Amino acid sequence: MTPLDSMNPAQREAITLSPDVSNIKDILIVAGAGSGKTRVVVNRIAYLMSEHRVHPGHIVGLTFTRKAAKEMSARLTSMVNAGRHVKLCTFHTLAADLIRGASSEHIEIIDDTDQKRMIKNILKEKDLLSTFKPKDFIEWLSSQRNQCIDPEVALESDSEDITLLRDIAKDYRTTKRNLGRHGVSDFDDLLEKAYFMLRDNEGIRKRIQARWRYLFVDEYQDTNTLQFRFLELLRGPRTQRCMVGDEDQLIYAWRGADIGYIMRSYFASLKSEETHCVMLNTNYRCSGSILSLANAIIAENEQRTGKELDAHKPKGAPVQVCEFYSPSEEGDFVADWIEDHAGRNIDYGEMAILVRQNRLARDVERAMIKSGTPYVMHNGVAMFDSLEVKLLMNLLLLAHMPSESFYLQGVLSSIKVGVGVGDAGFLKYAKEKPPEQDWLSFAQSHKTLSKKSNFIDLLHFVDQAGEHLASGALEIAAQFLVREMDLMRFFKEEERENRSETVNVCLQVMNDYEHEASLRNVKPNIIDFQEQRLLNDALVDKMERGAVNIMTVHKSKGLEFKAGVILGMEDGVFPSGNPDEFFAQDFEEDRRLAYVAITRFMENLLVTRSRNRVGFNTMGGFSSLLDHHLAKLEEKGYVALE
DNA sequence: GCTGAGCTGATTTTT
DNA sequence: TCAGCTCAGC
Repeated sequence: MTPLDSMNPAQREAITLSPDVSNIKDILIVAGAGSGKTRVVVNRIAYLMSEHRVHPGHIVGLTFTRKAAKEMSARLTSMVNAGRHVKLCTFHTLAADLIRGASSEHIEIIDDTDQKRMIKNILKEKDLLSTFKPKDFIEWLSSQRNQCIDPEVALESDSEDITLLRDIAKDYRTTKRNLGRHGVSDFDDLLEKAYFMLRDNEGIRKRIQARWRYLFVDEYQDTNTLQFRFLELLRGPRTQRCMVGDEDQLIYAWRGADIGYIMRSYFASLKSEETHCVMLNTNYRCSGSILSLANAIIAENEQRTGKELDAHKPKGAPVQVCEFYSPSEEGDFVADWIEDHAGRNIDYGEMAILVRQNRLARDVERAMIKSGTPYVMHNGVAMFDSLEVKLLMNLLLLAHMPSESFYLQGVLSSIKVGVGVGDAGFLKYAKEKPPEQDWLSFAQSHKTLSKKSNFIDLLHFVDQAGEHLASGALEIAAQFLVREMDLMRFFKEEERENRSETVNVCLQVMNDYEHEASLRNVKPNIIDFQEQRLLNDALVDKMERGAVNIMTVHKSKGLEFKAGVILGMEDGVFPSGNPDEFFAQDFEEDRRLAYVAITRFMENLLVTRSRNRVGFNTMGGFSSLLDHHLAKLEEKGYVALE
């Protein structure tokens, strides 16, 4: 445990607050950027265990990302060995555990790609593809469900479009129920099902509530209605809840995060003794200049607690603000700036270039190549979303469920074996095939399909892979498909090397999984593997040492860098939207986003803007988020305009 | 069924 | 600017 006297008074208070729930029901830790939030949470958990003899099995900590859960767990375990037994996981993982605890069955989870494909099928079937894009429907549905609104219940105010969306939602639910061995769940289903289970089943609810005596919630400001209600049901009369968050760092309102929840807790703490609020106001990360800029911007927001962060570090170098005529000029300058700082003994890996949108990085990327500056783009597709791994997963899922058309469709959509995915081909056969019959025997006895030798071969390979799967040899089955089918031949020559590398990593992950499954006494199987990799297996993003990190502001949340650039600070880009309509726009979230971006940096920060940017309406000028602060900040030496 | 030319319409992303 | 899609032609 970190000694308490190395903490500031607020941190110490948060760590040592009374664990007696009759004293304090809720703890709200409002933790500003760089104020040592994780350190405080982890130390409080350790403190509860060591000073108050709280059993680790009575503590649960919920995060929004697998990475955060993993990090917290690692830090806790390095402090107290018994920390291993504290449950630190994502909302979704806990939800899945609760569901499994009640039914003991594997949960078949479909990922985003499969969800999108399923919805596309439904839209096509209903001839609505020209009316709604799959993405639009997915966003609508998810936002309804995250607000705990039943998407299928008609309202009087429904427009024609909404009525259609409700119909699609019904079909989607039916389709999920009919897929797989016992139906499949999407990510929202996990939370929703766990929530309904706790809400409607008093016995289960009481048991769960009695189990968790200390409930921690990380990034509380990101809570949506469904998560909020889920948290309410998780806590029993004897549970003390500790919520940690920062309203100024809420950047996911567009995804349903509701700032009202953290604000309500804050106001409750002003009125009642039951909720205790601790403010962590000292920023240990940023130079005084950097923090002054961040503070000036965020102070304009209405929806906040009104805290102001104090810089622990001295003023340091002023934030440089530069304007350019074109993105290519901007890119060149940024590359030079990075090289200049690399020359001042800052490692490339300790620097970052943050952008509002991925496509803004293009010109800077060109400039970096030109100057030979090493960089990593963090916009990449996660390994399990890559085409080659999706193909392999679909093949294995088909091998596991040989009669299932959905996964075969997934396979056919990425490789060509003489049967296309269109109405004239695959869809027609899928309708002819009896639902219970496996595809191999159906195709072999079908007069046209039986002549499509590539297709039949494919099904033979899948069939044989299925035998390996049945004996629990997941990696062998996958390896068999890769080698015997010569999977790589389906990809373009120039892509093969990369894709083959991804597949090898995937095989390694499967191998690790098999070991891990045997430790859990689970016979390795593809459904469980899918669950593990989607919910529990944090793929650590490769923060390469020795390369500048280029990423979006959203991706940068929670990270820190010694020096770097926020690029494209202009109206129409950051804040985004159409400058002509700014009069009606709410800038609170854009300010928070700027605040998050600026507070990532410790020592040196460059903010840039380009006048002409093709594809954007940049008529507005320099970002109105900071424009009017610049003169005053320059006067005080916090900012240097160049 | 597959391929390439031409059109369209654009944040941010985790589980 | 480009990815992702449609549609005509093989």
